[in-house]
Amino acid sequence: MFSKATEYALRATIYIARKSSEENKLGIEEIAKAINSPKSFTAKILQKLTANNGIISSVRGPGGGFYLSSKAQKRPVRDILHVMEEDGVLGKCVLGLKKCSEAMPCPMHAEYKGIKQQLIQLFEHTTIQQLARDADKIIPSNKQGRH
Amino acid sequence: MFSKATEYALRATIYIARKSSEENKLGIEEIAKAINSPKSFTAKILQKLTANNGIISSVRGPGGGFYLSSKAQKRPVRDILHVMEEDGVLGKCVLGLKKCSEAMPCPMHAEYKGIKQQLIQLFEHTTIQQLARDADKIIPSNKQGRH
DNA sequence: AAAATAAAGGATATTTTTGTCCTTAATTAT
DNA sequence: ATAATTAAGGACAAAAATATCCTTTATTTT
Ligand code: FES
Ligand code: FES
Repeated sequence: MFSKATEYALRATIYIARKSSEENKLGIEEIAKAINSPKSFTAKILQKLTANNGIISSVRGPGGGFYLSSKAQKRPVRDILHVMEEDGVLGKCVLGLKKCSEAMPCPMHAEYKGIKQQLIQLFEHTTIQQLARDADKIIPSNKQGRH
Repeated sequence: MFSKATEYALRATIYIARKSSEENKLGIEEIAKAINSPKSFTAKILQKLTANNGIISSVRGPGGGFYLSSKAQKRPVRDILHVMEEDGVLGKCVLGLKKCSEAMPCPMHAEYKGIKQQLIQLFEHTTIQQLARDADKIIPSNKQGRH
């Protein structure tokens, strides 16, 4: 569904949301290890998510690292897709027509549009925080994570 | 959602299903033009779909071309994905975990699995023929198509 | 001030996907 | 038989996605 870059972005952001706070930042080493992604490539992705007051916050130097502000935690998951320039896939035609519309629908449109709507709703209504909490429910975390 | 190759495969197969028969085959030129895809690349894809008694039938030489047997018409759309080796995307974890399962679910799993099931059902239960007919309903075809 | 730490950023490499072109093989028409 | 037509297949090219490495910048600790 999504590119590897976007998958890493989602996993990393959720991990950071779970394990970090402004007082307890995470290093790229730990993050990449935890989400099972290539370190340097993940660093690039976090740069994207960090750029111009983005979703993730970062601080350089000793004690620095990545964290999510409580404001950022409340943002919808779709914002991550947007930064990764892949939110388009949610609205795209399954058959790859230039435009998915009622005016010029492909033969799968009628059956697919409901699913598409659910996908959009899911990513729009789910916040990063909700996913972080769900993840914690699945694998309870002790909210440590110093590196 | 799918690669360009798979999108072309879907569009081409549906087009062939609509416009061809064993007595009225279609050339690659017409197909590529009709579905708005690069000709040579589409030819490769049709080769894949044609290989070892696949979904599409083909005949070389004058009067030759591509067509779909009535048996092939009844196959589920998912078979196209399978040949293109992309049926995996339907079962994949949205966050890219190695395995999507109840045993080791990602934080989106609970919300996503319903959508996933619908997607699988859609591609499993929809036949090529059904899509071809739907397409004909949208843009009525006079079932010509000699090239 | 100097050293250490950690992210930011640039350059480059590798792999995959997408795309083109040309030759070969099969089939039909002349 | 020869020529014409059309898909099959191989080789290659271009672009995009994925990945690594090294240098620079900001920040903190000594
Ligand atoms: S037009 Fe194809 S999904 Fe809407
Ligand atoms: S485990 Fe991620 S969608 Fe099922």
